[in-house]
Amino acid sequence: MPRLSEYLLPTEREPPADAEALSHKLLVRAGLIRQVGAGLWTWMPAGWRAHQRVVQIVREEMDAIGGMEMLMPILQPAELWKRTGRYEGFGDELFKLQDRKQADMVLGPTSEEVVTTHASTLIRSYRDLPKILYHFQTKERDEPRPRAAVLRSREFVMKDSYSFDRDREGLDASYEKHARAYDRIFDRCGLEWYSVEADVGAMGGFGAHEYMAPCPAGENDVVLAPGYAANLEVASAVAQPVERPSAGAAPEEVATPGMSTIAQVAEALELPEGALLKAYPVVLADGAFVLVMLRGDHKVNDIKLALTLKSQFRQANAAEIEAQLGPPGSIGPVGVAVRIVLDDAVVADGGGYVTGANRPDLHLRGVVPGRDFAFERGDVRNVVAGDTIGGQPVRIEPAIEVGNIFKLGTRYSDVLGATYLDQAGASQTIWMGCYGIGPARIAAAAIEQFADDSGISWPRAISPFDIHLVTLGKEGSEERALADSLYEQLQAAGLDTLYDERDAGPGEKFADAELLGCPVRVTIGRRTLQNGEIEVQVRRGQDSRTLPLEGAASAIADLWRALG
RNA sequence: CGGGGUGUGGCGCAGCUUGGUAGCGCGCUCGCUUUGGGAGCGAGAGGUCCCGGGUUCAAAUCCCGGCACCCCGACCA
Repeated sequence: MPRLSEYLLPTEREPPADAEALSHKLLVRAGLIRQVGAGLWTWMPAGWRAHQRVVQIVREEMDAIGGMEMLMPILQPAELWKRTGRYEGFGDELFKLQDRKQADMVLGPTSEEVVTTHASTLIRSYRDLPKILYHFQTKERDEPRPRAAVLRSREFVMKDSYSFDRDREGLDASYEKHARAYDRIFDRCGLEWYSVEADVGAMGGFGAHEYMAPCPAGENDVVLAPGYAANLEVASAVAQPVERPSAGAAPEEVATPGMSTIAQVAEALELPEGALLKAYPVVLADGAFVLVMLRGDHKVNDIKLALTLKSQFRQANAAEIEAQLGPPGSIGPVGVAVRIVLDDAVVADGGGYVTGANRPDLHLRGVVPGRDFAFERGDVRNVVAGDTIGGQPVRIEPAIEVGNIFKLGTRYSDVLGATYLDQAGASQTIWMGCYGIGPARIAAAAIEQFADDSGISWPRAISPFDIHLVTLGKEGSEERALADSLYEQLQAAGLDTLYDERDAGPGEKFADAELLGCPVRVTIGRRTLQNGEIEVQVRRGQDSRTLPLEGAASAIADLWRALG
């Protein structure tokens, strides 16, 4: 629709000096976003068109499962958050402020409190259930570290929906509806994606999935194996065994002067790091001390450890370690009277391990779990590449979380009094689910996944424009007149067309077109016009072909539709 | 919150070590030429050198204190 000479598309030849992520560089270079402050971005006209195309797809699919779009406020009374415990529980990410009467307010990072409050007064009977309510609303989160432009910002638009059901079975059904709607949304947006099992986290809950778009800038690590996909936070796999020296009759001391890291000890003893056991001392919520032991080449997974311990915990400090085990520096499990959790990847047979000796500059060699110390089992480590699932090696790749679905249960309805009367006239608690999608992340993920050296290559469905029409003719020339005419015809054919009729050279126009990344570029210039033809380039792959000028608009429309 | 880095016209940067009238490329304006891959020539406009204080005859430059932004990590419905 717009003529580029009249439009605001501030493209840049060079990316911002401090940009790291590809989508960050290209969003700025292509004139789609501009920065206002840390984690604060303005969507420029063309960028907002792409964003809103994603929004419209989400809207259509939410409506298709019976969702009802509404709008709840960003500014929310702190009172609601105090009632759910999240005024403190949400942490520093929650923007807090006061109104002119000094009443505490928050800027909503999400809307469970508000929507559940409505449900508590508006839903009274089992006849009122189920319901799915949603909105697109700006979310405010004071992120500790915003990064990569719109991938993690402090203010962003989110589609959040909430389901209300009579019981657990109803929730399961609403959850399934969302899962199917999400499948369609991400397919329609043209993303590469998959859904993974997710941590139910601090919110509690009865199940959760995350929708992941794999790309290098992704902040999540996803563990993949045939038939398996899970967030690293919750993934489990079988570790590869490591070669270990055989154990003697009892652990023997080895001098390790000045060595405090796994790497130092492993190198000095000429053993793989996996032949060592590292200690991770923690203190539980009730004050109990637990020593977690795992292979030296593995890392503790705090989420899985909390599940194993069935308690929140924190790392023990030096004083606590000293009180339980003696001087820190060489912590080990032998001869100490503390609860020990041993990671599943540590096997009892097949040789001895090296552990700390609880004395400075000393380790123990030939330590055998069970024989030399008592333990409980637990799967408390991060999966690593090379582990196997069902005999197949796993792959770990970064991905952007573009959506999630979450079975809340009754956590919010309980505290906010969202109940209904069942058929027997008895009061029941409403079962809830919540479901999020970030349109900006979808747009950024699409850029990450499909960009090439020339710039962005939008999936057809979410491109700012369908067609990028370039005329190389000056005002008054034949090619300019034909381009003007084709511009009208393309719009009449229902194609959103950006018309570059600027007084600029061909190189600049082509470079901008490829940077912006609309799926089809149409060029009208003297060279092909001599044969009565125009040039058409499909952005993805940059294949060019010519089409007869006669009937060009409908041929272009056919081509565009065929891109799928 | 720990570590590292950067603030100089719209964008990218030099100048700072060794204080002395603020520069380069791109972009922008005007004129002429040019028009299938970021064009040429000529003439211009545009800067509280992040902020505050200090030292000095003199500070973009040295000193002190702030602020902002970025990257890595921690953190993260």
